[in-house]
Amino acid sequence: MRTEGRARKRLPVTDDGDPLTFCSTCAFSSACLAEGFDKSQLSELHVLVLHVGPFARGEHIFREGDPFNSIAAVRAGTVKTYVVDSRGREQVQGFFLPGEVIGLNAIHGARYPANAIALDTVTLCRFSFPQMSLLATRMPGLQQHLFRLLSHDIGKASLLSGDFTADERMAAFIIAFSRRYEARGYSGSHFNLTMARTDIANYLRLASETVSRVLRRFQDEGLLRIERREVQLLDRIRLEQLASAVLRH
Amino acid sequence: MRTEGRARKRLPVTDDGDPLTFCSTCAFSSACLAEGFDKSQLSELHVLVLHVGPFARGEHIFREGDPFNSIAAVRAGTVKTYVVDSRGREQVQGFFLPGEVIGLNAIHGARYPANAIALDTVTLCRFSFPQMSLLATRMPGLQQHLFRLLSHDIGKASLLSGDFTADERMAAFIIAFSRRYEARGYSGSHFNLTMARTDIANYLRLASETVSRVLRRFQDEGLLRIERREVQLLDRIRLEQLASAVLRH
DNA sequence: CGTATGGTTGACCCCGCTCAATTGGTGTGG
DNA sequence: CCACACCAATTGAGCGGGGTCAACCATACG
Repeated sequence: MRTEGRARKRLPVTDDGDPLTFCSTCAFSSACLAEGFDKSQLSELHVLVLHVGPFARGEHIFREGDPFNSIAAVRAGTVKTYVVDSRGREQVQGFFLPGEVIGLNAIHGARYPANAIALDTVTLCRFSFPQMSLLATRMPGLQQHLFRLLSHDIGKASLLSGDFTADERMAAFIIAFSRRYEARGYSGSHFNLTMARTDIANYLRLASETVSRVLRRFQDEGLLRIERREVQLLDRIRLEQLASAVLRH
Repeated sequence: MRTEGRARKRLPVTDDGDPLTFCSTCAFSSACLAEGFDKSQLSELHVLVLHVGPFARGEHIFREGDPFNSIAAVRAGTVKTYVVDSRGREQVQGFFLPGEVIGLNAIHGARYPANAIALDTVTLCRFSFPQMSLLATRMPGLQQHLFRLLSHDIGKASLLSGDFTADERMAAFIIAFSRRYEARGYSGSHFNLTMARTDIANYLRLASETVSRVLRRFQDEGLLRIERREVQLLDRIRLEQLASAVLRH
Protein backbone atom coordinates (compact mmCIF):
# COMPACT_ATOMS: atom_id res chain seq x y z
CA MET A 1 0.00 0.00 0.00
CA ARG A 2 2.94 2.28 0.25
CA THR A 3 6.10 3.26 -1.50
CA GLU A 4 6.90 -0.08 -3.08
CA GLY A 5 6.22 1.06 -6.64
CA ARG A 6 6.75 -1.59 -9.20
CA ALA A 7 9.37 -3.64 -7.39
CA ARG A 8 8.20 -7.06 -6.24
CA LYS A 9 6.96 -7.84 -9.71
CA ARG A 10 10.53 -8.95 -10.27
CA LEU A 11 13.16 -10.96 -8.57
CA PRO A 12 15.42 -8.82 -6.38
CA VAL A 13 18.28 -8.63 -8.85
CA THR A 14 20.27 -5.81 -10.41
CA ASP A 15 17.59 -4.74 -12.79
CA ASP A 16 14.39 -2.84 -12.48
CA GLY A 17 11.50 -3.13 -14.86
CA ASP A 18 12.44 -2.76 -18.47
CA PRO A 19 16.22 -3.02 -18.84
CA LEU A 20 16.55 0.42 -20.36
CA THR A 21 14.53 2.31 -17.77
CA PHE A 22 15.52 3.40 -14.29
CA CYS A 23 12.80 3.53 -11.72
CA SER A 24 11.13 6.87 -12.09
CA THR A 25 11.57 7.96 -8.49
CA CYS A 26 15.32 7.25 -8.45
CA ALA A 27 17.73 10.12 -7.84
CA PHE A 28 19.76 8.96 -10.79
CA SER A 29 16.97 8.69 -13.31
CA SER A 30 17.52 12.24 -14.51
CA ALA A 31 21.24 11.60 -14.80
CA CYS A 32 20.62 9.54 -17.88
CA LEU A 33 17.03 9.93 -19.04
CA ALA A 34 16.83 13.70 -18.95
CA GLU A 35 20.09 14.11 -20.80
CA GLY A 36 19.38 11.77 -23.64
CA PHE A 37 22.15 9.24 -23.34
CA ASP A 38 22.16 6.38 -25.73
CA LYS A 39 21.20 2.88 -24.80
CA SER A 40 24.71 1.54 -24.35
CA GLN A 41 25.44 4.15 -21.68
CA LEU A 42 22.18 3.46 -19.92
CA SER A 43 22.98 -0.17 -19.62
CA GLU A 44 26.47 0.67 -18.37
CA LEU A 45 24.92 2.51 -15.47
CA HIS A 46 22.52 -0.35 -14.91
CA VAL A 47 25.34 -2.85 -14.71
CA LEU A 48 26.61 -1.43 -11.45
CA VAL A 49 23.25 -1.23 -9.69
CA LEU A 50 22.73 -3.81 -6.98
CA HIS A 51 19.19 -4.12 -5.74
CA VAL A 52 19.44 -4.90 -2.00
CA GLY A 53 17.01 -5.48 0.81
CA PRO A 54 14.43 -5.61 2.07
CA PHE A 55 15.64 -4.41 5.44
CA ALA A 56 13.17 -4.81 8.29
CA ARG A 57 12.29 -1.98 10.66
CA GLY A 58 15.18 -1.47 13.07
CA GLU A 59 17.78 -3.15 10.87
CA HIS A 60 20.98 -1.26 10.21
CA ILE A 61 22.04 -0.56 6.64
CA PHE A 62 25.50 0.54 7.71
CA ARG A 63 27.12 1.66 10.92
CA GLU A 64 29.44 4.47 11.88
CA GLY A 65 33.00 3.42 11.08
CA ASP A 66 32.11 0.80 8.48
CA PRO A 67 34.39 1.01 5.45
CA PHE A 68 32.80 3.00 2.66
CA ASN A 69 32.48 1.56 -0.79
CA SER A 70 29.00 2.31 -2.02
CA ILE A 71 26.28 4.91 -2.06
CA ALA A 72 22.64 3.90 -2.27
CA ALA A 73 19.37 5.33 -3.50
CA VAL A 74 16.36 4.57 -1.35
CA ARG A 75 13.86 2.61 -3.39
CA ALA A 76 11.14 2.02 -0.80
CA GLY A 77 10.71 2.92 2.87
CA THR A 78 12.46 5.50 5.05
CA VAL A 79 16.06 5.54 6.26
CA LYS A 80 17.26 7.46 9.31
CA THR A 81 20.91 8.41 9.81
CA TYR A 82 22.23 9.26 13.26
CA VAL A 83 25.25 9.38 15.50
CA VAL A 84 25.52 8.93 19.26
CA ASP A 85 27.02 11.96 20.97
CA SER A 86 29.46 12.06 23.86
CA ARG A 87 26.61 12.15 26.40
CA GLY A 88 25.28 8.95 24.87
CA ARG A 89 22.32 10.66 23.25
CA GLU A 90 21.19 10.01 19.71
CA GLN A 91 21.61 12.86 17.24
CA VAL A 92 19.51 12.29 14.15
CA GLN A 93 21.21 13.69 11.05
CA GLY A 94 18.57 13.06 8.44
CA PHE A 95 15.68 11.12 6.99
CA PHE A 96 15.79 9.70 3.46
CA LEU A 97 12.70 9.00 1.38
CA PRO A 98 12.38 6.97 -1.82
CA GLY A 99 14.55 8.45 -4.54
CA GLU A 100 17.04 10.08 -2.15
CA VAL A 101 20.69 9.09 -1.82
CA ILE A 102 22.52 7.97 1.32
CA GLY A 103 26.24 7.68 1.95
CA LEU A 104 27.47 10.81 0.17
CA ASN A 105 29.12 12.19 3.30
CA ALA A 106 31.28 9.05 3.56
CA ILE A 107 33.37 9.66 0.45
CA HIS A 108 35.75 11.87 2.31
CA GLY A 109 37.18 9.68 5.06
CA ALA A 110 36.47 6.37 3.35
CA ARG A 111 34.25 5.34 6.28
CA TYR A 112 30.60 5.99 7.02
CA PRO A 113 30.52 8.81 9.57
CA ALA A 114 27.07 7.86 10.85
CA ASN A 115 24.68 4.96 11.36
CA ALA A 116 21.84 4.28 8.93
CA ILE A 117 18.78 2.37 10.09
CA ALA A 118 15.51 1.35 8.43
CA LEU A 119 12.41 2.99 9.93
CA ASP A 120 10.11 0.63 8.05
CA THR A 121 10.63 -1.93 5.32
CA VAL A 122 13.42 -0.55 3.16
CA THR A 123 14.82 -1.57 -0.21
CA LEU A 124 17.79 0.11 -1.84
CA CYS A 125 19.63 0.42 -5.11
CA ARG A 126 23.28 0.17 -4.19
CA PHE A 127 26.04 1.57 -6.42
CA SER A 128 29.72 0.79 -6.05
CA PHE A 129 31.22 4.23 -5.70
CA PRO A 130 34.60 3.46 -7.29
CA GLN A 131 32.84 1.94 -10.29
CA MET A 132 30.43 4.84 -10.49
CA SER A 133 33.30 7.36 -10.38
CA LEU A 134 35.03 5.49 -13.14
CA LEU A 135 31.90 5.55 -15.23
CA ALA A 136 31.50 9.25 -14.47
CA THR A 137 34.77 9.99 -16.23
CA ARG A 138 33.16 8.70 -19.42
CA MET A 139 29.72 10.17 -18.73
CA PRO A 140 30.01 13.90 -18.05
CA GLY A 141 26.30 14.05 -17.32
CA LEU A 142 26.68 11.52 -14.55
CA GLN A 143 29.66 13.39 -13.14
CA GLN A 144 27.67 16.62 -13.10
CA HIS A 145 24.83 14.83 -11.44
CA LEU A 146 27.06 13.56 -8.66
CA PHE A 147 28.57 16.99 -8.15
CA ARG A 148 25.09 18.44 -7.87
CA LEU A 149 23.87 15.79 -5.43
CA LEU A 150 26.88 16.42 -3.20
CA SER A 151 26.57 20.17 -3.45
CA HIS A 152 22.89 19.99 -2.61
CA ASP A 153 23.59 18.09 0.60
CA ILE A 154 25.99 20.77 1.79
CA GLY A 155 23.16 23.27 1.74
CA LYS A 156 20.71 20.85 3.29
CA ALA A 157 23.03 20.13 6.19
CA SER A 158 23.27 23.77 7.20
CA LEU A 159 19.53 24.41 7.16
CA LEU A 160 18.89 23.50 10.78
CA SER A 161 22.02 25.12 12.13
CA GLY A 162 20.34 28.50 12.50
CA ASP A 163 18.79 29.64 15.76
CA PHE A 164 15.14 29.07 15.09
CA THR A 165 12.16 28.75 17.39
CA ALA A 166 10.52 25.41 18.03
CA ASP A 167 7.55 26.51 15.90
CA GLU A 168 9.74 27.40 12.93
CA ARG A 169 11.65 24.14 13.12
CA MET A 170 8.50 22.08 13.38
CA ALA A 171 6.81 23.88 10.49
CA ALA A 172 9.92 23.55 8.34
CA PHE A 173 10.02 19.84 9.09
CA ILE A 174 6.41 19.34 8.01
CA ILE A 175 6.70 21.49 4.90
CA ALA A 176 9.94 19.85 3.83
CA PHE A 177 8.35 16.42 4.02
CA SER A 178 5.30 17.66 2.20
CA ARG A 179 7.46 18.97 -0.64
CA ARG A 180 9.61 15.88 -0.81
CA TYR A 181 6.61 13.58 -0.97
CA GLU A 182 5.08 15.77 -3.64
CA ALA A 183 8.29 15.75 -5.68
CA ARG A 184 8.15 11.97 -5.73
CA GLY A 185 4.53 11.82 -6.79
CA TYR A 186 2.85 11.21 -3.43
CA SER A 187 0.34 13.49 -1.78
CA GLY A 188 1.89 16.55 -0.20
CA SER A 189 -1.11 17.40 1.94
CA HIS A 190 -1.83 14.05 3.55
CA PHE A 191 0.99 11.72 4.44
CA ASN A 192 2.43 9.43 7.03
CA LEU A 193 5.38 10.32 9.24
CA THR A 194 7.32 7.10 9.49
CA MET A 195 9.42 8.14 12.46
CA ALA A 196 8.74 8.41 16.19
CA ARG A 197 8.31 11.73 18.00
CA THR A 198 11.66 11.22 19.67
CA ASP A 199 13.29 10.89 16.24
CA ILE A 200 11.70 14.14 15.12
CA ALA A 201 12.82 15.77 18.35
CA ASN A 202 16.39 14.51 18.03
CA TYR A 203 16.49 15.71 14.45
CA LEU A 204 15.16 19.18 15.25
CA ARG A 205 17.25 19.45 18.44
CA LEU A 206 14.16 19.80 20.59
CA ALA A 207 12.84 17.75 23.47
CA SER A 208 10.20 15.26 22.43
CA GLU A 209 7.83 16.94 24.87
CA THR A 210 8.25 20.16 22.92
CA VAL A 211 7.44 18.36 19.67
CA SER A 212 4.23 17.08 21.23
CA ARG A 213 3.26 20.48 22.54
CA VAL A 214 3.96 22.32 19.30
CA LEU A 215 2.07 19.79 17.19
CA ARG A 216 -0.79 20.04 19.64
CA ARG A 217 -0.87 23.80 19.33
CA PHE A 218 -0.61 23.66 15.52
CA GLN A 219 -3.68 21.43 15.59
CA ASP A 220 -5.57 23.70 18.00
CA GLU A 221 -4.79 26.64 15.73
CA GLY A 222 -6.09 24.78 12.69
CA LEU A 223 -2.77 24.54 10.84
CA LEU A 224 -2.92 20.77 10.51
CA ARG A 225 -4.50 17.64 11.80
CA ILE A 226 -2.30 14.93 13.22
CA GLU A 227 -3.37 11.61 14.63
CA ARG A 228 -0.70 9.21 15.63
CA ARG A 229 1.63 9.55 12.62
CA GLU A 230 -0.93 10.63 10.03
CA VAL A 231 -0.53 14.27 9.03
CA GLN A 232 -2.99 16.37 7.08
CA LEU A 233 -2.09 19.95 6.18
CA LEU A 234 -4.97 22.36 6.68
CA ASP A 235 -3.34 25.78 6.39
CA ARG A 236 -0.37 25.34 4.12
CA ILE A 237 0.04 29.10 3.63
CA ARG A 238 0.56 29.72 7.31
CA LEU A 239 2.86 26.73 7.69
CA GLU A 240 4.97 27.87 4.74
CA GLN A 241 5.19 31.28 6.37
CA LEU A 242 6.55 29.81 9.58
CA ALA A 243 8.85 27.44 7.71
CA SER A 244 10.28 30.16 5.49
CA ALA A 245 12.55 31.34 8.30
CA VAL A 246 14.33 27.98 8.06
CA LEU A 247 13.87 26.95 4.45
CA ARG A 248 14.39 30.38 2.85
CA HIS A 249 11.80 29.80 0.05
CA MET B 1 53.51 39.89 7.77
CA ARG B 2 50.69 37.47 7.35
CA THR B 3 49.36 34.84 5.05
CA GLU B 4 50.60 36.28 1.80
CA GLY B 5 53.12 33.51 1.14
CA ARG B 6 55.06 33.90 -2.01
CA ALA B 7 52.52 35.77 -4.11
CA ARG B 8 53.51 39.39 -4.84
CA LYS B 9 56.86 38.24 -6.16
CA ARG B 10 54.91 37.83 -9.40
CA LEU B 11 52.39 39.65 -11.43
CA PRO B 12 48.84 38.69 -10.52
CA VAL B 13 48.38 36.30 -13.43
CA THR B 14 47.35 32.69 -13.79
CA ASP B 15 50.60 31.28 -12.54
CA ASP B 16 52.19 30.88 -9.18
CA GLY B 17 55.88 30.48 -8.64
CA ASP B 18 57.49 27.82 -10.73
CA PRO B 19 55.13 26.77 -13.53
CA LEU B 20 55.04 23.15 -12.42
CA THR B 21 54.33 23.73 -8.75
CA PHE B 22 51.08 24.64 -7.09
CA CYS B 23 51.26 26.76 -4.00
CA SER B 24 51.82 24.40 -1.12
CA THR B 25 48.89 25.58 0.96
CA CYS B 26 46.39 25.16 -1.86
CA ALA B 27 43.55 22.68 -1.47
CA PHE B 28 44.33 21.32 -4.91
CA SER B 29 48.04 20.77 -4.48
CA SER B 30 47.50 17.21 -3.33
CA ALA B 31 45.20 16.55 -6.26
CA CYS B 32 48.18 16.43 -8.55
CA LEU B 33 51.37 16.37 -6.54
CA ALA B 34 50.47 13.62 -4.13
CA GLU B 35 49.26 11.38 -6.89
CA GLY B 36 52.23 11.69 -9.19
CA PHE B 37 50.71 13.13 -12.32
CA ASP B 38 52.99 13.97 -15.13
CA LYS B 39 53.95 17.47 -16.11
CA SER B 40 51.52 17.82 -18.98
CA GLN B 41 48.58 17.21 -16.65
CA LEU B 42 49.93 19.62 -14.10
CA SER B 43 50.10 22.36 -16.62
CA GLU B 44 46.60 21.54 -17.81
CA LEU B 45 45.33 22.26 -14.32
CA HIS B 46 47.41 25.41 -14.20
CA VAL B 47 45.89 26.69 -17.38
CA LEU B 48 42.51 27.16 -15.79
CA VAL B 49 43.70 28.91 -12.64
CA LEU B 50 42.95 32.59 -12.47
CA HIS B 51 44.73 34.47 -9.75
CA VAL B 52 42.31 37.19 -8.57
CA GLY B 53 42.34 39.90 -5.97
CA PRO B 54 43.41 41.41 -3.76
CA PHE B 55 40.05 42.15 -2.22
CA ALA B 56 40.06 44.76 0.52
CA ARG B 57 38.43 44.19 3.91
CA GLY B 58 34.65 44.47 3.48
CA GLU B 59 34.68 43.82 -0.26
CA HIS B 60 32.33 41.15 -1.57
CA ILE B 61 33.73 38.25 -3.57
CA PHE B 62 30.29 37.12 -4.64
CA ARG B 63 26.75 37.74 -3.50
CA GLU B 64 23.76 35.54 -2.90
CA GLY B 65 22.01 34.95 -6.22
CA ASP B 66 25.01 35.67 -8.44
CA PRO B 67 25.31 33.14 -11.27
CA PHE B 68 27.76 30.39 -10.40
CA ASN B 69 30.59 29.57 -12.70
CA SER B 70 33.69 29.16 -10.60
CA ILE B 71 34.99 27.85 -7.30
CA ALA B 72 37.98 29.44 -5.63
CA ALA B 73 40.75 28.48 -3.25
CA VAL B 74 41.68 31.10 -0.70
CA ARG B 75 45.29 32.07 -1.22
CA ALA B 76 45.68 34.74 1.46
CA GLY B 77 43.37 36.29 4.04
CA THR B 78 40.06 35.15 5.47
CA VAL B 79 36.68 34.88 3.73
CA LYS B 80 33.34 34.89 5.55
CA THR B 81 30.18 33.50 3.97
CA TYR B 82 26.76 34.52 5.26
CA VAL B 83 23.11 34.96 4.45
CA VAL B 84 20.59 37.43 5.82
CA ASP B 85 17.62 35.71 7.44
CA SER B 86 13.98 36.72 7.32
CA ARG B 87 14.34 38.86 10.45
CA GLY B 88 17.11 40.77 8.74
CA ARG B 89 19.83 39.25 10.87
CA GLU B 90 23.10 37.97 9.49
CA GLN B 91 23.69 34.23 9.68
CA VAL B 92 27.34 33.40 9.23
CA GLN B 93 27.81 30.08 7.46
CA GLY B 94 31.55 29.71 7.56
CA PHE B 95 35.06 31.13 7.60
CA PHE B 96 37.65 30.13 5.00
CA LEU B 97 41.37 30.25 5.59
CA PRO B 98 44.20 30.02 3.07
CA GLY B 99 44.06 26.72 1.22
CA GLU B 100 40.32 26.24 1.70
CA VAL B 101 37.75 26.23 -1.10
CA ILE B 102 34.67 28.46 -1.43
CA GLY B 103 31.69 28.08 -3.72
CA LEU B 104 31.17 24.32 -3.55
CA ASN B 105 27.61 24.68 -2.31
CA ALA B 106 26.71 26.69 -5.43
CA ILE B 107 27.07 23.85 -7.94
CA HIS B 108 23.58 22.63 -7.29
CA GLY B 109 21.34 25.55 -8.18
CA ALA B 110 23.81 27.28 -10.47
CA ARG B 111 23.74 30.36 -8.23
CA TYR B 112 25.70 31.22 -5.11
CA PRO B 113 23.38 30.56 -2.17
CA ALA B 114 25.24 32.94 0.14
CA ASN B 115 27.35 36.08 0.23
CA ALA B 116 31.14 35.92 0.51
CA ILE B 117 33.06 38.86 1.95
CA ALA B 118 36.73 39.51 2.68
CA LEU B 119 37.56 39.95 6.38
CA ASP B 120 41.00 41.25 5.60
CA THR B 121 43.08 41.49 2.43
CA VAL B 122 42.14 38.44 0.38
CA THR B 123 43.61 36.89 -2.75
CA LEU B 124 42.13 33.87 -4.48
CA CYS B 125 42.87 31.24 -7.09
CA ARG B 126 39.73 31.03 -9.17
CA PHE B 127 38.86 27.94 -11.21
CA SER B 128 36.20 27.81 -13.89
CA PHE B 129 34.01 24.97 -12.69
CA PRO B 130 32.84 23.76 -16.11
CA GLN B 131 36.43 23.65 -17.29
CA MET B 132 37.55 21.92 -14.14
CA SER B 133 34.80 19.31 -14.48
CA LEU B 134 35.85 18.69 -18.03
CA LEU B 135 39.44 18.25 -16.99
CA ALA B 136 38.29 15.94 -14.21
CA THR B 137 36.90 13.51 -16.78
CA ARG B 138 40.47 13.05 -18.00
CA MET B 139 42.04 13.19 -14.52
CA PRO B 140 40.38 10.65 -12.25
CA GLY B 141 42.50 11.87 -9.36
CA LEU B 142 41.12 15.37 -9.74
CA GLN B 143 37.58 14.02 -9.92
CA GLN B 144 38.13 12.05 -6.71
CA HIS B 145 39.56 15.12 -5.09
CA LEU B 146 36.50 17.17 -5.95
CA PHE B 147 34.20 14.44 -4.66
CA ARG B 148 36.14 14.38 -1.41
CA LEU B 149 36.11 18.15 -1.00
CA LEU B 150 32.35 18.19 -1.51
CA SER B 151 31.77 15.25 0.79
CA HIS B 152 33.89 16.83 3.48
CA ASP B 153 31.81 19.99 3.44
CA ILE B 154 28.62 18.00 4.02
CA GLY B 155 30.04 16.79 7.32
CA LYS B 156 31.40 20.20 8.25
CA ALA B 157 28.05 21.85 7.69
CA SER B 158 26.27 19.57 10.15
CA LEU B 159 28.79 20.01 12.96
CA LEU B 160 27.13 22.99 14.58
CA SER B 161 23.60 21.72 14.13
CA GLY B 162 23.69 19.77 17.39
CA ASP B 163 22.37 21.20 20.64
CA PHE B 164 25.56 22.19 22.37
CA THR B 165 26.24 24.56 25.23
CA ALA B 166 27.84 27.93 24.65
CA ASP B 167 31.07 26.60 26.21
CA GLU B 168 31.23 23.62 23.88
CA ARG B 169 30.58 25.74 20.83
CA MET B 170 33.17 28.29 21.79
CA ALA B 171 35.81 25.67 22.57
CA ALA B 172 35.10 23.85 19.30
CA PHE B 173 35.48 27.11 17.43
CA ILE B 174 38.88 27.82 18.97
CA ILE B 175 40.17 24.26 18.55
CA ALA B 176 38.98 24.04 14.95
CA PHE B 177 40.86 27.22 14.07
CA SER B 178 43.91 26.00 15.90
CA ARG B 179 43.90 22.78 13.88
CA ARG B 180 43.27 24.48 10.59
CA TYR B 181 46.09 26.96 11.14
CA GLU B 182 48.37 24.12 12.14
CA ALA B 183 47.44 22.10 9.05
CA ARG B 184 48.51 25.01 6.88
CA GLY B 185 51.82 25.47 8.65
CA TYR B 186 50.95 28.34 11.00
CA SER B 187 51.09 28.21 14.79
CA GLY B 188 48.18 26.36 16.33
CA SER B 189 48.70 27.75 19.81
CA HIS B 190 49.00 31.44 19.09
CA PHE B 191 47.01 33.02 16.30
CA ASN B 192 44.88 35.91 15.28
CA LEU B 193 41.12 35.75 14.95
CA THR B 194 40.39 37.85 11.91
CA MET B 195 36.69 38.25 12.57
CA ALA B 196 34.65 40.40 14.95
CA ARG B 197 32.93 39.01 18.05
CA THR B 198 29.58 39.49 16.38
CA ASP B 199 30.75 37.33 13.47
CA ILE B 200 31.79 34.57 15.87
CA ALA B 201 28.45 34.91 17.65
CA ASN B 202 26.45 34.76 14.42
CA TYR B 203 28.41 31.73 13.33
CA LEU B 204 27.95 29.87 16.63
CA ARG B 205 24.31 30.99 16.94
CA LEU B 206 24.99 32.78 20.20
CA ALA B 207 24.58 36.39 21.26
CA SER B 208 27.77 38.39 21.02
CA GLU B 209 27.42 39.15 24.73
CA THR B 210 27.58 35.42 25.39
CA VAL B 211 30.74 35.10 23.31
CA SER B 212 32.32 37.85 25.41
CA ARG B 213 31.30 36.23 28.67
CA VAL B 214 32.45 32.74 27.72
CA LEU B 215 35.83 33.94 26.46
CA ARG B 216 36.19 35.94 29.66
CA ARG B 217 35.49 32.88 31.77
CA PHE B 218 37.84 30.70 29.68
CA GLN B 219 40.55 33.25 30.41
CA ASP B 220 39.73 33.41 34.13
CA GLU B 221 39.93 29.62 34.26
CA GLY B 222 43.30 29.62 32.54
CA LEU B 223 42.23 27.87 29.35
CA LEU B 224 43.52 30.62 27.08
CA ARG B 225 44.58 34.20 26.89
CA ILE B 226 42.77 36.54 24.56
CA GLU B 227 43.49 40.18 24.00
CA ARG B 228 41.56 41.92 21.31
CA ARG B 229 41.75 39.28 18.56
CA GLU B 230 45.00 37.61 19.60
CA VAL B 231 44.44 34.13 21.01
CA GLN B 232 46.93 32.02 22.90
CA LEU B 233 45.97 28.50 23.98
CA LEU B 234 47.08 27.70 27.52
CA ASP B 235 45.24 24.46 28.33
CA ARG B 236 44.72 22.71 25.04
CA ILE B 237 43.78 19.42 26.74
CA ARG B 238 40.84 20.96 28.53
CA LEU B 239 39.73 22.88 25.46
CA GLU B 240 39.88 19.73 23.33
CA GLN B 241 37.76 18.00 25.97
CA LEU B 242 35.07 20.66 25.77
CA ALA B 243 35.27 20.76 21.98
CA SER B 244 35.01 17.00 21.59
CA ALA B 245 31.25 17.15 22.14
CA VAL B 246 31.00 19.12 18.90
CA LEU B 247 33.96 17.93 16.85
CA ARG B 248 33.75 14.24 17.75
CA HIS B 249 37.56 13.64 17.82
C1' DC C 1 41.30 65.17 20.94
C1' DG C 2 36.52 63.97 19.83
C1' DT C 3 33.82 60.62 17.58
C1' DA C 4 32.60 56.11 16.08
C1' DT C 5 32.66 51.33 16.29
C1' DG C 6 33.41 47.14 18.65
C1' DG C 7 33.65 44.88 23.01
C1' DT C 8 32.41 44.19 27.92
C1' DT C 9 29.52 43.89 31.86
C1' DG C 10 25.17 43.87 34.51
C1' DA C 11 20.03 43.05 35.33
C1' DC C 12 16.20 40.75 34.02
C1' DC C 13 13.28 37.52 31.66
C1' DC C 14 11.53 33.93 28.53
C1' DC C 15 11.67 29.75 25.71
C1' DG C 16 12.37 25.30 25.84
C1' DC C 17 14.41 21.53 28.90
C1' DT C 18 13.89 18.41 32.81
C1' DC C 19 11.42 15.67 35.81
C1' DA C 20 7.32 13.31 36.81
C1' DA C 21 2.77 11.48 36.31
C1' DT C 22 -0.82 9.86 33.11
C1' DT C 23 -2.84 8.22 28.98
C1' DG C 24 -3.23 5.53 24.97
C1' DG C 25 -1.98 2.14 21.52
C1' DT C 26 -0.12 -2.25 20.23
C1' DG C 27 1.21 -6.77 20.65
C1' DT C 28 1.24 -11.08 23.29
C1' DG C 29 -0.28 -14.85 25.85
C1' DG C 30 -3.90 -16.92 28.51
C1' DC D 1 -11.70 -12.00 23.21
C1' DC D 2 -9.87 -10.01 27.06
C1' DA D 3 -5.99 -8.81 30.43
C1' DC D 4 -1.78 -7.47 30.99
C1' DA D 5 2.58 -5.34 29.88
C1' DC D 6 5.29 -2.30 27.49
C1' DC D 7 6.54 1.60 25.14
C1' DA D 8 5.26 5.94 22.75
C1' DA D 9 2.99 10.07 23.36
C1' DT D 10 0.89 13.59 26.09
C1' DT D 11 0.33 16.93 29.68
C1' DG D 12 1.69 19.62 33.79
C1' DA D 13 4.99 22.12 37.04
C1' DG D 14 9.22 24.26 37.80
C1' DC D 15 13.66 25.97 36.53
C1' DG D 16 17.87 27.54 34.20
C1' DG D 17 20.92 28.76 30.14
C1' DG D 18 21.36 32.09 27.23
C1' DG D 19 18.90 36.09 24.96
C1' DT D 20 17.58 40.96 25.30
C1' DC D 21 18.09 45.54 26.67
C1' DA D 22 20.86 49.07 28.36
C1' DA D 23 24.84 51.34 30.07
C1' DC D 24 29.64 51.70 30.02
C1' DC D 25 34.44 51.17 28.32
C1' DA D 26 38.37 50.96 24.99
C1' DT D 27 40.72 51.15 20.92
C1' DA D 28 41.11 53.03 16.07
C1' DC D 29 40.68 56.85 13.14
C1' DG D 30 39.94 61.41 11.26
